Amino acid sequence: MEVLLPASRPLRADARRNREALLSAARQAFLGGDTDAHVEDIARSAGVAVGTLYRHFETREALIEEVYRKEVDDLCAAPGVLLDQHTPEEALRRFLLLLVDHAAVGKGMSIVLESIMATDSPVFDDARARMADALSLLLEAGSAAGTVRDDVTGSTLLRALGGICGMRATEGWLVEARQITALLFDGLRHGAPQSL
Amino acid sequence: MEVLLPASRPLRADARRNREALLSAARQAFLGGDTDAHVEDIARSAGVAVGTLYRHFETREALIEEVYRKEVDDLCAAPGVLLDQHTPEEALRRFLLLLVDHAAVGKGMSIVLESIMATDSPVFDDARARMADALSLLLEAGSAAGTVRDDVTGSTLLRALGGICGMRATEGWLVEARQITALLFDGLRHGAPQSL
DNA sequence: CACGTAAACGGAGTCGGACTCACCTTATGG
DNA sequence: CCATAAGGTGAGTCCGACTCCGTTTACGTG
Repeated sequence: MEVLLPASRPLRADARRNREALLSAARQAFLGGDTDAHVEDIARSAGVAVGTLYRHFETREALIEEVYRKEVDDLCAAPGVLLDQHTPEEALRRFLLLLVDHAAVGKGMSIVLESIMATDSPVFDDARARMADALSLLLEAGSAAGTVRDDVTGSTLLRALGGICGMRATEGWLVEARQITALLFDGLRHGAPQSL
Repeated sequence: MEVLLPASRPLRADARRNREALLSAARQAFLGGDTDAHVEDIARSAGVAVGTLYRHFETREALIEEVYRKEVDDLCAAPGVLLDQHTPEEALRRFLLLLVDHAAVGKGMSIVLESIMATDSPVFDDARARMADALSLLLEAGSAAGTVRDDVTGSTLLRALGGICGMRATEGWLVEARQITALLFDGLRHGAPQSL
């Protein structure tokens, strides 16, 4: 663990190129499902040596985190868009399903979403907070419109969604995932019998 | 990875004693939250050497699995008892909460429950299947009584519960966990608005 | 109660994989 | 075109899971 490149002063051309290459190689490996790809292999397939990898990323974990940040960004931008186009209730429903579809894209993606949602790993603190905010936005819009319960927080719902992403690779998992999502959605709607 | 002790012929007295000691030491470590306790340490605190540990357990993972099997057994026995004492709907509600409380007992326990519920690790295939069966029992009783949806399987619900156990150690997590559980329960009850 | 022997034990050693560091290479601004 | 700081390299370190074989011990038998 060594002093990293300072974020100040723009990167030298070759450094930026290598950084891209590393991220792209890692992306390919992780999204492809090889979640315990070796750093040596990632470095080699990016055409650099491990030392270079460690010049750009504190640890193997940090590299993984970086790879997935963009995916999470996309996801977090969705609620705003959905709320513009639909009722809060429908926006919520669509966002939950969007999450499921995202998890379907690649084994790696679902593992990460799971990590974000279902663990306390400090690596994902940031992503977790942003996802919780995204969900809060939807829940608040819904409860303001009176169609969604107002006693559930974004972070609560986030946790509840965690299990969904662990389902990858099970026979017919997409069907199950959508079902769980619907289950949660129904529990969230105003008018459900409340046991709380 | 070496040929293990054959299960035939009862263990020699000292071997059985050491096996118990190892399980007990591992239990203490894992349930106490140190989920990446080193095999060396576990062996030492059991008063044996690593070689002995590996004579009894194929891998570190196998040892962990063994430690938690008993916990899972207890949990899986609960639905039968609950169904004797309560309506199916109430039995289901209580079982879900029991799961939460179990996760509350120790950090290690919740990590394992999470592993069982939210991953595909073959290590937990058996435990996962038994948990799913336990949940199916409850769901079927409920749908037979007409108070619970009949379109949700035990394994679906199991997945949905996975996220709950990832919440350990968050401020006020028990409250959140109970809330998610209630959310799911409400979605499961017959009479909820169904979006499926 | 020896004593033979199969069972069990110990722990130094191997192996694999993440991470480091001392030295070499090269982009870049003056 | 040169100086120099930024960047790259990869053999080597470290650490932890797992193995191997020489030693010790439980226990059935004469």
